[in-house]
Amino acid sequence: MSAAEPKPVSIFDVAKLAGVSHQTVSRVINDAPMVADATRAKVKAAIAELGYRPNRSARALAGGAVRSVTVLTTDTSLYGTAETLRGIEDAARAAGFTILVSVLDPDQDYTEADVLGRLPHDGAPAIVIAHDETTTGAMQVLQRKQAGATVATGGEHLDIEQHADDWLVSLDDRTVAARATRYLLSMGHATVHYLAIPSKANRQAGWAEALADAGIEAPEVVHSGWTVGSAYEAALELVADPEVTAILCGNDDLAFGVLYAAHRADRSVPGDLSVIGFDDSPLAAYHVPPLTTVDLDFRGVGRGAFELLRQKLEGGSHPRPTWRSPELIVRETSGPPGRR
Amino acid sequence: MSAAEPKPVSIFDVAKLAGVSHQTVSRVINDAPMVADATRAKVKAAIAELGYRPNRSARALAGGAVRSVTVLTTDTSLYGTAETLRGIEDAARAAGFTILVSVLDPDQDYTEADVLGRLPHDGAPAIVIAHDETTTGAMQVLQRKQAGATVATGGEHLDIEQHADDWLVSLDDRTVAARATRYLLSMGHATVHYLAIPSKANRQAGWAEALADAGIEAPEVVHSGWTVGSAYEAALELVADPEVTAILCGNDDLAFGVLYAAHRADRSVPGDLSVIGFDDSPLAAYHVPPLTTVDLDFRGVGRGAFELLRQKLEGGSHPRPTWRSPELIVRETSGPPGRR
DNA sequence: ATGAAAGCGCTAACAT
DNA sequence: ATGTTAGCGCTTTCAT
Repeated sequence: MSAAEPKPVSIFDVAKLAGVSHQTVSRVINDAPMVADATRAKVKAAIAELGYRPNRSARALAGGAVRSVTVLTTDTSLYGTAETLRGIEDAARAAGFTILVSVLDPDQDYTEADVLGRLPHDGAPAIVIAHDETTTGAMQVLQRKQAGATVATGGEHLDIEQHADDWLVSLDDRTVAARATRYLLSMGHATVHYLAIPSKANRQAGWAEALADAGIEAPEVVHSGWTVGSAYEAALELVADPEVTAILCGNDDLAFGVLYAAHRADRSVPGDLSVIGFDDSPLAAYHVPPLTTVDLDFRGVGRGAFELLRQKLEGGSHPRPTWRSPELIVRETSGPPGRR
Repeated sequence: MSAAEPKPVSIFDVAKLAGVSHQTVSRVINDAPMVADATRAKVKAAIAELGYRPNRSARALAGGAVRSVTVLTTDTSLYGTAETLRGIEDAARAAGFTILVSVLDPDQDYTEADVLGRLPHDGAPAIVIAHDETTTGAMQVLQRKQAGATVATGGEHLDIEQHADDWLVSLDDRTVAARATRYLLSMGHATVHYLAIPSKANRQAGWAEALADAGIEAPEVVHSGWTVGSAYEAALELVADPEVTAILCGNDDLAFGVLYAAHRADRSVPGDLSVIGFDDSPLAAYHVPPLTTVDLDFRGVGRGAFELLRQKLEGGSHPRPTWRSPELIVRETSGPPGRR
């Protein structure tokens, strides 16, 4: 079917050509000190001539620095997950790390062994993007079994302990959810409804908290799936009710579904209905009308997670990673009620 | 900082506990024949008791079946790429394969060695999601160096040879682009403009072809970046021109940008302006108004790419993978011109 | 059906 | 500054 692939060149081939021992070659490719400049040059020339590239498996097996990170997640196509992954990738690429992605099935139960089996070997560095129960479970397993090589982002469904700083990178979406709710209340809305994505309990908690603070009984939460379509379906009843004047949505996609439902129900936005999302996804600013939403720096979180992991692995203090705090961005889908 | 991680259990530990040689353990974990049922059971019990999991690096090094695929791409957050990746993941997960993702920088030039260096070892199985020049280049390198272990999806900028079937999985977006253009022409539009994404030459070629067939001189192509924002900017001039009544866009995101630009310019859709996208992204059906677009089965292509690779690797004929052909989905952003 | 020996390509520890 | 010797954990031979 295809040309025979020649036997790959090994460290010994390079050594022979350069007239040194294989160990010296190893030193050169690992930038070890204690190599004479002339020797180094000879070896490098041989490497170039032969097109030698080290075998990662052999390296890992021999106990060399791994330079790879396994990312555990359930869905690489959700906006938040995809952006976080991007952030991890960016940072990992810059640091010369390889990324392994292991996708878990959200509908499946995983034993401890299943989770550990996703790593290339015991104790391999891992980042969990924890946005649901499955990934949160995986995070807990790894945290328990190999805390020194594990970092997570997100971390819902979790009573976060005081000292999770050294392994959990997350956004304070709870506080900003409360802020968004208060903003709507301050515009004069009698109450705010919440359309929930599966998981992301923090946002819901922030919303509930703000209502409680205002002495308002929280309306029943409406549950949606992750897709725009499911949000549309879920919102049909809500938008048909003229008493409903403000809806906080678990993310932008849901908000788009609500907006479409409102359009179909002939309710004007924001005149009849205010809608707020989460994510500030690329489309939000260019929607008609532009969506009021919350900027969530998932990419920064991804970068931060990688940097944190690297610090645990290599010790030493690289600059402490930073990222933007969540921020409410008021655009044109929110305003005072009853301007029909 | 964390509990000491105990030394991982190896095949020898299992062997000792089960009272057999390590080789027999190897046979059991590889489902080799020639193992007595009783022995097999003993070994399996020992594995369970010890929580043994094979070390992938050791396996790979010893020449065992690799069961991993490296995916090369430039941007995991673009819709088409993300969906293709998802398709690959789905199929790989079902087959028990591990996914390595290697992200290339679209702004960088890669030598042959750079590309090969992205693989864990020489000859490692790879899938290239080729949507731009960088990835197309990588595809060509791997195709040349290790055709037997390489498959690609997409493949723009490429004079596709006759017999690429056994390594290239792609969608015929060129034909459907022509079809979309003809559809607009048939509605009475004098011409159709094209807003191009970077790359995806096929779509542009289909558009040009349809215009040429109709004896219409193609208007100048307008170029956009990948983001909605860049499309908005790029479309400003186009939507300001009342002579422009139909715009075919390189993908849905660009179409959304154009729609927003049209809205700001007070041009009604589809009354004043028809807009068509590509992708049928999740939002398309729920946009206001719902977007006319082309269904592109990227996820199916991803699955197909993986299956094709597996066939090359393992021989034997698994069922030939299939996926949906591109299809024009007429919704509400397109119609006859001049209905203002 | 099972075991023993050899070696995959590399790095670590110990030479010199 | 460089070379030599052992493995890392596993899968191939090739025995038995």
